[in-house]
Formats: sequence, C-alpha cells, structure tokens
Amino acid sequence: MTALSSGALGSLDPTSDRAVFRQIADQLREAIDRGKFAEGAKLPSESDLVEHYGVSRMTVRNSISLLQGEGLVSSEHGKGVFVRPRPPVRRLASDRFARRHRDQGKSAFTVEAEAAGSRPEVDSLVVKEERPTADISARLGAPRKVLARRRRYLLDGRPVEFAVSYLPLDLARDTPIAQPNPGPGGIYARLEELGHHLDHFDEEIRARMPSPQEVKTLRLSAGVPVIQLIRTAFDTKGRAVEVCDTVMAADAYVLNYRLPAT
Amino acid sequence: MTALSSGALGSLDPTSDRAVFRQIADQLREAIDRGKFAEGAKLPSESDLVEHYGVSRMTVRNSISLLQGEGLVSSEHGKGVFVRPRPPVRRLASDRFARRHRDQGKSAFTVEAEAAGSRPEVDSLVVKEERPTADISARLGAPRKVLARRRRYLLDGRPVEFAVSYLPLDLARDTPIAQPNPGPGGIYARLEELGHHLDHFDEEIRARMPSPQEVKTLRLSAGVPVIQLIRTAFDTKGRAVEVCDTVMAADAYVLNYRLPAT
DNA sequence: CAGTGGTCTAGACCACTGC
DNA sequence: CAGTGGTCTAGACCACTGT
Repeated sequence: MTALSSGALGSLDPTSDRAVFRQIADQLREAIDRGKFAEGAKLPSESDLVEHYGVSRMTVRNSISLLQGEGLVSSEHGKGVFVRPRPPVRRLASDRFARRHRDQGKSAFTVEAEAAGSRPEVDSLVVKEERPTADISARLGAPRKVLARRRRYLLDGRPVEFAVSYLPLDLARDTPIAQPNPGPGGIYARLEELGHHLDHFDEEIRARMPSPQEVKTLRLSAGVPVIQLIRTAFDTKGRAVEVCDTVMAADAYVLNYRLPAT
Repeated sequence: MTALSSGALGSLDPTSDRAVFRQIADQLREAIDRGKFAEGAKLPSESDLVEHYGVSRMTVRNSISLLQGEGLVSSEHGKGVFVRPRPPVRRLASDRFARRHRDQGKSAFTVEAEAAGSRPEVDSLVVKEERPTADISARLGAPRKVLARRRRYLLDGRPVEFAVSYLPLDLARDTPIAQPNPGPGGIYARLEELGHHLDHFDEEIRARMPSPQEVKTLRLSAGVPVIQLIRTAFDTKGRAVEVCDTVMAADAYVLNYRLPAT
C-alpha cells in the first residue's frame, strides 16, 4: 500500500500503445478535471509518482512537463507541482474608451481595477523619442520619429499587461503627452484638447506564446499565452494619432466587444 | 571542424549560471530571429547539436522542447525539427455579421476565404438537440433544451476553427435552422425571417492553451494557443437567440474590431 | 537502409524550500 | 535537516522518414 494506492490515480496499461508518460499525464489531468486535486492543490511529488507507477523519474517529469505546457499545473522549485489557480480576470469592455469614462482624475485602469476590488499599480513608466519600427511607422502614416510611452500594469502586485503607446513626434512634442503623467483623462483627453478629436479606434487581436522577455516582464508561468492587442486611434480627419501595442497575460483577461447587427 | 563550426551557432559559456540547455536554446532562438534559419528551414539534427556542443542528447532535447513550447519550432518524427512557418492568417472584421454580407448563397466563411484565395471547407457538421451546460443555459435565458450545431472549418485542408452554435429549442425546432444546411445567409438570415430581428452581438474573447481534444481536432502543433470566442446574438426585444462558442487556432487568426470613440 | 526524432532507464549532483 | 524540483549524463530500443 503506497500513499497513493487509495488515491485518485490508477495504474498503467502495459498493452496500450499510448506512451507511459502520456498515460500518467492523462490520469493526472483527469484527476484534476474531476476535482480530486483542487485549484492550488499540490500534486504527488515526483518520487511519489515514480514509486506509484514504477517508472523512472524522467518519465514522470515528462508527464508533468506535458501538463505544464497545457497550462494545467505549474511547478515551484523546492515546493512541489501545483494545480494552477485561475487568477481573477480583468474584463475589457468595448466602451472602455468612451469619453464619459475620461473625466476622472485617475486612469481608466485604476478606476476600473478599484471598482473590481483589486489594487492597481502602474510601473516602469518610460517616455522617450524613438525612430519607429516599420510596422508602427506604417500604422502612423510614416512619421520620422515617434514618442513612445512604455508602462507596465499590475493588479494586486501581479503584472498583467505591458503597453507601449506611439504618437507622431510632431504631434506630441512639448505637450503634456510627453510628460510621464499626462494629467486627468490620460493622453486621449490631451489629444482632444490639442484639437485631435477622436473618431474611432481599430483594434487588432492576436494570441501567441510569450517571448522569454515577456515571460520575465509579466512573470508568466509555463503554459500561459499572451494576448497582443494593437490599437490605432483615428481622429475625425482620418489621421492615425496613436498606436498602442499591448501584451497581456492571457489568463488575466477576457475581452468584450459589442457589435451592432447593422 | 564540425559541420556546424562555420554555421550560426556559437559555443557554451561554462562560467555562466544559465543552464546549458537554456544557453543552447538561446543560441538557436537568436539564429532563428536573425534569419539564419528561415521559416520552414530544418534545424541541425539532435546528433549534430550533441556533437557541436559536447552535451548529452537529453540536454539537446530539453533545449528543443523549450523552443517548441515558445511556438518557435516544431518537430516531425523521422524528418527533423523545423522553424515553424507562420500560416496565412484569417482576419475577422467586426462587420462580418453585417446584413449586407448575408445575401449570398454561400456562408460568410466560404465567401471570405475564397476572396482571400484560400480553399474553404466545412466538415464534421452535426446538428442535435441537447440539454445545455450551466454556462450556455445562463447566456440563453435558461431554456430547458437547446439545438446545438457543431462544425469544423478548414482552409486549404488545414483545420482552423471549431464552432458550436446553441439556440433555444423552442425557437429552432422544426425550422430550417435545425437542418444541416440552413440555406443562404445562414442561421442569422433564418432567425430574421422567423421574426427575430437581430440587434447586436456580444463577443467574449479569451486565449489559452488547447486541451488534448482541441489539439487533435485542430491538428495543433506544440506551442500554439487557441483563441476562444463566445458570441451571443440578441434580437431587438433584447432576447439572446443564439450563443456561438468558437475555438480557433491562434496562429491562423487576427481579430479586428472597430470601436467608436463615442 | 541510414538518419531522424520518440520513449525510457538508472543513476548523479545541484538549488531551493520549509522545518 | 529532509524533501522538493532542476539539470545532466550515457546509454538503450523503438517508430517514422526518405532513398
């Protein structure tokens, strides 16, 4: 009687074509799905599993790495492997840039996070002039230089989003937009004050696995994709006045859009 | 002089704290980023890398599995490891359900794919009556039973999307909607003919790693997330008349939305 | 057939965690 | 300190691919 024989895990089928490490992963996955291991719960240790299944450690590790890739579990050195808890998600509504949300002293992120009961933070704010990449340049109508505003957003101490806003330099230079804190209502309010009345936003959404850099910046665990949202703001003259490139931890976000049926 | 000594890969830094397999992955990643290995190109074989770096095969495999998890490469049994090509993406515009796109004999998917020069297919079409899950039930205003329409979409033979539409059964029973082919303009055209004039759609977007089932259905390679889009269609009386749950291969899609600045 | 990646073993030593 | 996962070795045999 091992510690696991009365537990949630069965035994291997030696006649099966399915690789042993996949069978083990299947059993762990099913146990998790059935709630035998709750969110945040610790899985049996590697040596427990080695003993239970009578396989080598590399085989067990292979199983666990499969589940990590699926985003089901994450391992913590010296502690164990845990069922990945679903963090609270941030819902982005499609009216989040409506003017009526812009009259606060605080940023949209702050207001919304506090309403949801979370503690919002913004850090790593860097504003500087740059030569745009080919892609940004094309979206902004080929300005020679741009103002780039970089910042990271955190909820309850957890980084959830990293964003860079690009604006044509001729439009932003020597304005409050070039200041770290652009003032109440954010840069969209400043743009309108400068006579660039906003008409609409185009948003472009992708999902992919994060780069090593993004893993570090957003402290992502294995098996968590990112959502990349590239938003272009157009004024009433049809000019692209800002491009915002946002990378979000996919497990922290749900995006909402409302489409008219026309 | 090994076959690789004049190639794109350097050597290890034994004084570095960085794990050997990470250093190898770093070098391969950089070589890919720099274009030393083009899209679709074959990486050096495992034995090449074992020889080049003087490490064991498991170490090399560990490096490669890291890159697979990042979605950078994918391995093909008996052939090699290849830089993952970016497949042509399907752009979903936010006006894709506008009535003016609905007067064709063909489905929106077909029309749009042909316009983009791809060969569209729809398969695995199954229509049946079901008891809704708690989530679907809540979205549809708690009907006792629903009509579920499942189908898979392919582009040039590649599965890109799996979708399930749910409609309250009292609304869809004994109508063309319950037929495998609901006719020109699709189910939205039929809903309007039945007096359910569409007012708007709510779309909810998430990204996550696929389940093993989704990997099979969409033939996803390692390191490819899925985008899950849950759309609810509302009629002019405010009633939810359809919920469509769509799972898309993330490397095949870019979603576009236009938001009014209000 | 030779070459490729897929699976698996049976060890070893290390780094991190918590008591 | 004992227990955990992280890294690495040096093999072995298998399954799939192309010629």
